[in-house]
Amino acid sequence: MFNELGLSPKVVSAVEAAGYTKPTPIQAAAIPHALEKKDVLGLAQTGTGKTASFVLPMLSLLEKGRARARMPRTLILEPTRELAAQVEESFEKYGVNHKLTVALLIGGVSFEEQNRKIDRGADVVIATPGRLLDHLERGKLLLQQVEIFVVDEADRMLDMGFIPDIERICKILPAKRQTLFFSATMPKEIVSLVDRFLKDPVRVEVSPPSSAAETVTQRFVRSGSTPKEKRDTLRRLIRGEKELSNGIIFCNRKRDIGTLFRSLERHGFSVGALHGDMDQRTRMMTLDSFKQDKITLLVASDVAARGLDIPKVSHVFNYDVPHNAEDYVHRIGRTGRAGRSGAAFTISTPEDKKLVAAIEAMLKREVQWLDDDAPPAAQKSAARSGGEDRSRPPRGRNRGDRRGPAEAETVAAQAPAPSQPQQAPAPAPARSKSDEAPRSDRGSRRRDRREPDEPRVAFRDTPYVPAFLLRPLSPRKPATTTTTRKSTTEPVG
DNA sequence: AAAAAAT
Repeated sequence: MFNELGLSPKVVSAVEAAGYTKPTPIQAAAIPHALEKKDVLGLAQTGTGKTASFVLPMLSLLEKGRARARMPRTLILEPTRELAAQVEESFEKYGVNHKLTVALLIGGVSFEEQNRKIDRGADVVIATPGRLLDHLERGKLLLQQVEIFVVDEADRMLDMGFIPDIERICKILPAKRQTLFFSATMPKEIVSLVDRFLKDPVRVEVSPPSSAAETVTQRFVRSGSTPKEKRDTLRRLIRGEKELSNGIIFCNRKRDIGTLFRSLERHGFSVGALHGDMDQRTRMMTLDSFKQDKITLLVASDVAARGLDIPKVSHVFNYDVPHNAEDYVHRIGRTGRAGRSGAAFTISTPEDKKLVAAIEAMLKREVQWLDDDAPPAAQKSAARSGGEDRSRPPRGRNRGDRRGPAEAETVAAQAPAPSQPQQAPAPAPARSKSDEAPRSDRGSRRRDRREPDEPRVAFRDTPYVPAFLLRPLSPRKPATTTTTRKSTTEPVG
């Protein structure tokens, strides 16, 4: 029980109010040590309750003392803006009984609000490295009063090249501090960081990273190489999955995301798009819609591969085989969370042979191909439709059978528009330049469009799309040709 | 063959 971990009554009551009774293994293991002000090295992935394992003890410890202007008492580093925002939400949820100032310092949004919070005296600063350093360089933020320093998703920070930034930040922080350090894996660069910046850490390990995959049914799916063939394969897979409640579709390239997003939208799917070149507000809105089940599918880059805490993803579709075998594990780790079963499909073209081999090498076993084994629903439908799905009824009509019984009541409870209960609207498509369809695809788009009777219009005017989302963000720019903004410092050769 | 993060 949470009240046995040594957390303060305020924290315990907030946790209970949030509906939690039993700590997860990482929480049970890490919280008592964190409360004793020990350094903690936590080996765990998201979905294990990792965030609460540092947020709850931090709230307890912060009850003593007060923040001074520009001198935060705690600092949390996150690799992506979404993760940082998620941690802020966690402080809001568990900190309802506290009067704490929490500042979220991430890029892509204005400095004003951030500066105000810092000046007021932030108890908690949650930041991505770039924006944090920006504040530091402007002299707006002083770190000498930091009592607790949290590094989350350290291995991902490594992948993203943030290690030098973390080292810089560590050197500014007071030596007398508590460090809570989380990483799903321990490559040697991370071990070195831990050795240098943690003091006698208590090592808390929940589950080896590979075990995340065990509740997930993984299938590889052969497909032709052209985008059209891949999109056909994907639609067939999605339509064949009767138990699909929601799913993430991963693309390797940002520029493919917009194309695929629009294609799915045209085919009547409830879909959103998420990648790092989209403006921050749209990113947040889209993620929110997905979490709240307002959209069923999310076409995303690897920005969504790790860490995002979306508790209920039933399916992962890899539209592309990921470049790194490790990314594969992270992507499929978005489903099958918290003991739930999940399904992951990876669309693979003949050109992807080497990447598949790399994944097999890492998994230490062969992957299973959809057409080689006992048929999940998708295979049957693939066989039936002979690779073309034109004859199928338009989606959005056959709703009743799409979800398993477990989800049925949730759906009913939140269905706002009787005519289209599950077909919630997609948020406004991202308007960033990378979302423009490549010219080569324009032709095939037109052909896709030929599907005769799509229900799209029906959910265009459903009531719960905030009106501002449908307005353009800024005056229309002339057709973007981005090749002109090349830097003058480009080296020769 | 990529993505992410400061402007």
